[in-house]
Order: sequence, then structure tokens, then C-alpha cells
Amino acid sequence: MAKIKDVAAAAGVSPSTVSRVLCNGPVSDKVRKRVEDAMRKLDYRPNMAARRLRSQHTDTIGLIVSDIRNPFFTAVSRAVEDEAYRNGMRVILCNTDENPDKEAMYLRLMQEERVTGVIFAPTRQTVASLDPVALGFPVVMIDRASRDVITDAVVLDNRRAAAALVDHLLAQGYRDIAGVFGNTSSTGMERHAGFVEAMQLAGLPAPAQFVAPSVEAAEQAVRTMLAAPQRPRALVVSNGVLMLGAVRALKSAGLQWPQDVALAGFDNDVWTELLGDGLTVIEQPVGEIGRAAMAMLLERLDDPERSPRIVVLQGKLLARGSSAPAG
Amino acid sequence: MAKIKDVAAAAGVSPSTVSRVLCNGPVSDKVRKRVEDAMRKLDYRPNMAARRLRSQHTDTIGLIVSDIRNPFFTAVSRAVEDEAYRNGMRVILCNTDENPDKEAMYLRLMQEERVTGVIFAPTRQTVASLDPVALGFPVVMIDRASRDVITDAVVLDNRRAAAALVDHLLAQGYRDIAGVFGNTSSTGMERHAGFVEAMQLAGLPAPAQFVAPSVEAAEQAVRTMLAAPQRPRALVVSNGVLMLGAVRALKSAGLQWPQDVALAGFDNDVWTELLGDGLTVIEQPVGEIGRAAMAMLLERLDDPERSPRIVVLQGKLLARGSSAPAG
DNA sequence: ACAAAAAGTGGGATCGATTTCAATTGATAA
DNA sequence: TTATCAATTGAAATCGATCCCACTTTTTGT
Repeated sequence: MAKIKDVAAAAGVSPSTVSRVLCNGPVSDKVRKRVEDAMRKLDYRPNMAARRLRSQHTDTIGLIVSDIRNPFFTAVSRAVEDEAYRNGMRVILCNTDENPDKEAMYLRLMQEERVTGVIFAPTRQTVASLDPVALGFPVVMIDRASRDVITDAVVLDNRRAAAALVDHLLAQGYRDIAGVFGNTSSTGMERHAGFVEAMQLAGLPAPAQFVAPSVEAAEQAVRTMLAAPQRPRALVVSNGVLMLGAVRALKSAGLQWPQDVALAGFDNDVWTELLGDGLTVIEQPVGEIGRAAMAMLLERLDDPERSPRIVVLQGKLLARGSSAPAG
Repeated sequence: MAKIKDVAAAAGVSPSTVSRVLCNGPVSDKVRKRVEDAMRKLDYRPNMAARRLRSQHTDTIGLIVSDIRNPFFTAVSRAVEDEAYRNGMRVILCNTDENPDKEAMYLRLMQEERVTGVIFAPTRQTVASLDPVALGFPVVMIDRASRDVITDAVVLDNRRAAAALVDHLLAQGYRDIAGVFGNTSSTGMERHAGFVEAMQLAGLPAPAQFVAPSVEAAEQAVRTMLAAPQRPRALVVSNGVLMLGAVRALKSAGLQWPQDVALAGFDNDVWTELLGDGLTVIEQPVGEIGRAAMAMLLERLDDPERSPRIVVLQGKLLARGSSAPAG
């Protein structure tokens, strides 16, 4: 494969000049054209490794999410990638499966790649022990954040969103409401807090279950909840993955929504609007989350000293059939 | 950030020796331990750019898919990534949106990154003009392949799968069957061919529509099909994304399946089993596709000379409620 | 027309690792 | 004890680009 020296020779200039053409340095139009012709003729492709080594900047950001199969994260990733690309940056995408070991491994990988910055949706465990300074690059958290560690972050107003679901169910006439929350993310905790707050405000108990963030775990948990002597009349479910489990549990128990159990949850995944008269959900501004995270990262790179900030975005309640009045 | 020289100094050895520790070269246990201690103390992270430049191998493969939001591709990606990781390789994931310009751009990117190989789901347009030799790295195609260009590939037996859907619908008593296929991929073409073949074998006409591979395009197309004077009694739909559009069209037209229109398609996306009594689909062996592609790529790297082969995997018909007998 | 400033170009060091080759050490056998 | 050989180690070249500095050419101002 042709290298810069070959191009230089072919164009009758020095390697320095070829490099200047590559980097839009000061080159006369005549020479630039000669060099570009040579590049085309030799089918030259700059070697990124060499470029990054010498220039000491990679123009690459890391995006570490817990599960790319979760439509929430695919949508956010998509937005991050588009935005990154528009700013001349590449993205390295990583899946952690909510596994702290994998998180540590990928953070180390990011260091080895000398990424410019990282956008990260960490588990509670990792978020507690994270030292962004030691990492050597700025980190913007998404979806999840910690109250203690101060980092840039883009999150949903989870308490309010969860409370909105509860208020909606209450307004529809439901009282006996139970919650299902993920146990690995701060998000699950926040949503639980909002759930409890709103229920207490209404003077109601707030029974809740915490489960591993998988369809199977949720299905199992909901199945037992539904089999209990006094089963709840409505369910608030903490995210799209768990909601899928809840729906499966209801179906396999032969229960209908909202007739037998009302449903309300998070994430406007494509299928939620197709089930019966639709599932009531909080729609997250996924595109905005991705774009905001990328924007924050760029600002941080611009000014490493500015104080960390947290962008809190609001969800949007989509009231659909699964939470229709008890009738 | 510490470099190899610093580690060498701290451990009282030469940089060469540190490098040998890094690469599992011949080093005495005593020295190895000293070096490893020094690395830990300095929090050393090898610089991948430098390593790749010098060693001339990146241990990185490219994975170019058309849409990471399509569950088929997310699932395949996941399998590829896991398999790659198990073989000590990194993956660069790219989205093309079925856009040939983006495909060209990402192929160029792969060259600049000097990837070891690429797994690629190309559009028909690109597949026709692809010259794997000129690219400089081996390419394994997934999901799609060309009859002309000879490359390693992993594909579904699309004709047979489509025919299986038709046969199933025929067995259930349906005759008036129409098809909806994507117009950018060879896959759509193959499935169409299988559809036509099976219909002709039954002595039936095979009306078909080709649409852009988006939910909206499919919804629009199906909506007009359903509004036509003699609307089909059953629909064969070429993939999960289009199926989503078809379902939306049916719902908005107030039609039920299978009572008004029977449905059968591809991709066992999570939601397909939740809709009514489930959607009849061909389940693709997504994990196997990803693993097979990665395996083929490794074999090809092992032996660049061996003749190209195509792995054809079989889909599995999941007969569900949407194709129940006409009653 | 001449000095000063600006623009364009080339030479050579450099980024941080690996790799080749030579040197040294230690172990083994005669 | 000494020659031989394998196992370790170090010195220096190298990967392919960028970047600093010096030099030449052109432009500008007076």
C-alpha cells in the first residue's frame, strides 16, 4: 500500500508537502493538484495509526452502553454517532451487559486507544468507584448519573417521569399499584424514588420489586407478583426491557390489560404502540440525549476547567390503552 | 501518560524487555515481575496507535451493516463482536443506512484503519461494483451476496424460506397472496424469487411490491395495497422492518389478522410473538450467522488462497396466529 | 527599485511502540 | 576447567505519518 513518501515521489514534492495537502495546510493550488492526482493514481490511503501516533490526537470517542440490543441505547447510539461524525470524530461502540468487569475492561481499552473522550452509561457499582481524572479523558454519563461523583451527565428527569406515571394511573382510578425496577442502574433507583414519592403523596403503599435488567428476570418476577394472593391492579415498569418481560408474564398468565392489570412504563419502543390499544409509556427524547451528550463532550474538550453540569431532560407521557380507566 | 521508556527506567531494564513482557516474549520470571510491578505503579497503558504502526497488524475487523436499529443486525453484530473478542480482535461498527455513498465512505475508512478484514452487508448497488482485491483486505458478506462477484458469504436460504412461507399459507387455505419486498438488497430479490417460484408452482399469480427498506415506505405501500378494489387475502413480507410497516397499515385500516388479511414474514423480532396470537415468521439463525461470518473471516485470513465459499443457513418457520386458517 | 513581510517548500526530528541483530549470561557437557 | 549452546537482554533501526525550523520565492509597501 502506497505511503506518503511514494505520493511525494510521484508528485515530485517532499513528504512534508503531501502532509500539508492532507491536513489543509498552506500549499499552492498548482502543487495541491499535482499531489491530489498522485494520490488518486496510487490509490493512497493515509495510515491512521501513524497519523494518530504522530499528531497525538485520535479524534475518536468511546461510547460505552450496557446493551446495544436495547432500543433505547441503539437510538441514543445512533444520535451520538451522527453527531460525532458531523464533528469529524469516530466512535468506538462497546457493550458491557451491565457487567462491571466488562466496564473496567472497556475503560482500559479506551485508555489504550487514547480516545478524546467517552460517553458512558455505567452501572451503579462502577459509577460509585469511577475517577474521571485518573482515566485521563473526560467522561459524559448518559441515562445514569451519581449524586456524589461530579461528572457531566445527560439524564432523564426520572423521579418526575415515574411520578407522572403514578399520577396518571391514579387519575385513571387505579390505587393498588406495584412497581418493577432494574437493580443495576441508578436510573432504576431514581424511578423507584419517584414512584414511592408519588404513591406516598397519595397516601398509598408503594410495593416494589427490583430485578436484574433482563426480560427473563422481569418475566419471572412479574409472574410471581401476579400469582400472589392479592395481585396488584396496576404495574409501573422501569424500562422497555423489563416491560417486555411483564407483558410476557401477563400473556402467559392469561391476563388482559387494562382489564385485569393496567400497565405503564418507560421507553416508546416500536412494539409498545402495537399491543392491543397500546402501552402507556414515558417516551424518552433519545435523539436529544445522544446529541446533548456529544455536545457536552465537545464543550468539555473545549474547556476542561468549567464546572461539571448535568442536563436533565423531560420525558413525555404517552397515555395509551394499557392504562385506560378501570371501567 | 507513562510510556514504555518510563516503565523500562522504573524497572531497570531496556524498552525491548518491556515490550517482550507485553507481547509474551522470552523474559525471565524475575524480570517479568519487576516490569509488571513497574507497569502497575505507573498505571501504564500501551499506545495502540504506536503498536499498530510498528507491528503492522491492527487485530481489528470492520463490521458494516445497513441499520443497527434493525434487530436482525443488532443480534448479528452482537454475535460477531463476541466471537471477535474471543479471538483477540476489536470490531469497528458502521451504519450505512442502505446508502451506497456511506458504504463507499466506510470502506475507505476501513482501508485507512488498515483493518484485518471486513464483514459487510452491502446494498445491491455496491455489491455489483465491489472489488475485494483492490480493497486490500478480505471481505465476508452477510445477509446478502451476489451471484456474480465471488466472495465469502454467509446467507440465509432466502428462496427456500420465502417458498416455505408461501407453502405454509397455501396449506392454511390462502390463495390470494401478495408480497412486499425491500428494493435495496439482494435478499429482497431472492425472497421475491422464492415467493414467485412457489406461487407459480401452485399455479397462482404472484403480485409483488418493492419498497424502500423503511417502516414508513412499507406502511405506505401496504396501505395502498389494502385500499385496492380486490385486496389480497394474505401478505408475505420480506423482513422485520417492513413487517412493522405492514402491521401499522393494517391497524390504521382497521383490519384484523388473520381474519381480514393473513400475515407471514421474516425475522423473529421480540414483538412478533406478542401481537395477537403472534406473527408467523421465518426465524433467522442470527447468532449462527454472526459466528459463521467471523469464523469464515478467520479462516480466510489463515489461508488467503482458498476458494471462496458461501455458507447457506436455513431459517425456521414459526407458524403462529397471523397465518391461522381462513376459517 | 529595494526592504520587509508573507507564502510556500524541504529537511530532519519525532511520536511510542516492535523487531532484528548482536552481546551477555548461565547452564551443560566433554 | 573450558568449550558449546540456549536463554535472556540491550542497542538501534523502523513503522508512516506530522511538525518544527530554516530556506527560498513571491508579494507588498514605500
